[in-house]
Amino acid sequence: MKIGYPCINWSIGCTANTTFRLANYTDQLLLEKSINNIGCLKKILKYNLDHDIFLFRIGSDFIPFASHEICNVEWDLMLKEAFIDIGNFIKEHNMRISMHPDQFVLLNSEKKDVLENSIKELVYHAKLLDVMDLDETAKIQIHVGGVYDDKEKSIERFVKNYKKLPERVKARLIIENDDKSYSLKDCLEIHKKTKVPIIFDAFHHECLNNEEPLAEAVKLASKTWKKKDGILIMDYSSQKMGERKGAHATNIDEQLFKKFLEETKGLDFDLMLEIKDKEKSALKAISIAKSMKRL
DNA sequence: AGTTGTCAAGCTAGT
DNA sequence: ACTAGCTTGACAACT
Repeated sequence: MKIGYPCINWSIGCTANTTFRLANYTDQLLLEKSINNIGCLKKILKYNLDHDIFLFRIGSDFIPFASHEICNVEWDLMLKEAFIDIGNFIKEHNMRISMHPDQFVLLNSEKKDVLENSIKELVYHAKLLDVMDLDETAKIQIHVGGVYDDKEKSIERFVKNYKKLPERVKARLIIENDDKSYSLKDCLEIHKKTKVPIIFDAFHHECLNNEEPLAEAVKLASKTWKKKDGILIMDYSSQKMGERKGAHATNIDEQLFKKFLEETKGLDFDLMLEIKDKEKSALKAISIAKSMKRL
């Protein structure tokens, strides 16, 4: 099991998510920020290596405005050496990378331009992982999307649009059960029609489910992953006390996490901790997992 | 130097 | 028909 955290490391004093305003766009600025982000990512990965953290999510702003029509610069070619260097580091240490395009990426949108922009954004994500020469275990996770007052039709639209995606996107795309609209069961229905692997979000499953116990749900999701996809990735969080249902906790609840590890005993997966204090909780989780002989 | 409003993109629930 | 909230850091303009 690899344990990791998304996008930000608060300990090392740099971020791999620096960006700028669209109004200020220049190719020069894009390259400058990207180089900064690549440099910081390397620092984060080194930190991770030193702390037994082998899973990390790269933020979507890594190459700012990469999928926007204003961007004509060939960042993948111009920064190729740096990408290869990062990729080598990742491969050399057997790390795993994921990405998570945000709420605007909707493969089941009823609007043509939303779909087009979504595909462009997915192509950018795939290109980034490709240029680092990572294998197909490096994944891009999205939600199914909106319901648009008709879930069955919206699922059909997802399936239809999924089938038209470029192969290099399909090779990495995975879908996530969400906390409001599309449950694990819905995702499994989509999987049947597309073969897209399902990233299982344990916290979302608590918010929205069809009575499947945790271990059973994990097994169902695991079966959607082929050998070339690697083992199941799971997102983990817990409820932030006093906030709306679905709000992510600020730090990991050690008791709940122990319970989680017990309930998933014998199951194989990589674990992404979607918890606000990031690497701090990852370190705690790793220490707990070691004490329970899971690492 | 510190504070505050704003940022490419959408959907949903509530008024 | 319209707006706030999601979730949330980081930029950029303004004290």
